[in-house]
Amino acid sequence: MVESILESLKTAGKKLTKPRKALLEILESSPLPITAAEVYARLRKGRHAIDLVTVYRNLAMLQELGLVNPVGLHEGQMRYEVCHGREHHHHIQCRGCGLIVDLLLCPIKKLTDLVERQTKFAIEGHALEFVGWCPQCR
Amino acid sequence: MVESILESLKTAGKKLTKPRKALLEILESSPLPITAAEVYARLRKGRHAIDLVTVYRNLAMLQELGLVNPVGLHEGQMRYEVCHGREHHHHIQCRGCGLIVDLLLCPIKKLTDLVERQTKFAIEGHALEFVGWCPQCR
DNA sequence: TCCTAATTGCAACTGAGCTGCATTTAGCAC
DNA sequence: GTGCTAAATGCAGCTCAGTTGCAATTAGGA
Ligand SMILES: [Mn+2]
Ligand SMILES: [Mn+2]
Ligand SMILES: [Zn+2]
Ligand SMILES: [Zn+2]
Repeated sequence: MVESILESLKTAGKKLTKPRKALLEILESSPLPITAAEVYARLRKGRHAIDLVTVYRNLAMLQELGLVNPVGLHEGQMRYEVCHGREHHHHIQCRGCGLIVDLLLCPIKKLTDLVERQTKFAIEGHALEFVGWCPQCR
Repeated sequence: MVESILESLKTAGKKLTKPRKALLEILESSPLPITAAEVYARLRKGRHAIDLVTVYRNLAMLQELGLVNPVGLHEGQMRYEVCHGREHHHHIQCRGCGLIVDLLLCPIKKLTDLVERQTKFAIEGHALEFVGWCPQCR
């Protein structure tokens, strides 16, 4: 369990309950963004069964604290990945098999200033996802 | 009613029914992406009431034919905008008031080759949206 | 150990979007 | 124009992700 996450939780007055701890461990051990249902399923298998609604509530809370990153791949459910120790990055998903791959790049950072000047918005974030066909499915 | 849309429909063996025509007119007159529910609401007001399920089915079909573009702003429902006569572009939405603005740019085109080389995927498309705070809300 | 705010689980709910099916309609052939 | 048929529609009921209300439980500081 990463120290910085524990600290953020404490600062925000959040308790480290057993369900929450189990959920965080699942999230941290997942290299790719996973859905609430997947978190739930893994917890059941691992004898740490917690309610699905608790999964949802915790994911929402962690997102609020900026500890997990929501990834909306427009293909079913929302997915989440922990932020800590991972560079800001984006994803590509295969239309055939659903395979998700991390893209270790972000072409948007440099663009933010331009968009802010153009729109007068204060930009808070962006979402960028690619879809395509993986080597097996193409 | 744009000619090229009618042509595409005909080619695909689709009929130009009254509900479909009314829906297309709403879509074409909307400068920004709108939701199925919004399309439905405007149709009701305009004395062209059609069923909401017909709206969904038509939007799905038009998307399949590549005539409308789905825009997932992760803030509620899916939105749609007609493609014809509009350059490929992206959007920014305000977290405060929900205002959506067209961004007449796409920084991704140049990147596609790089991502394809990196991942061996055949890239079919991408989604890019910004969130932030508009001048009124910031 | 005690206390209280935070958290949980359960059950019931919401809301977007989809499916099955009987009825209607566009558009083509005659 | 009439008749025909595949496409499309409306209705009702469904699915599935995610949320809400609430009583019972628990973490963790005093
Ligand atoms: Mn990732
Ligand atoms: Mn647009
Ligand atoms: Zn980025
Ligand atoms: Zn683009």
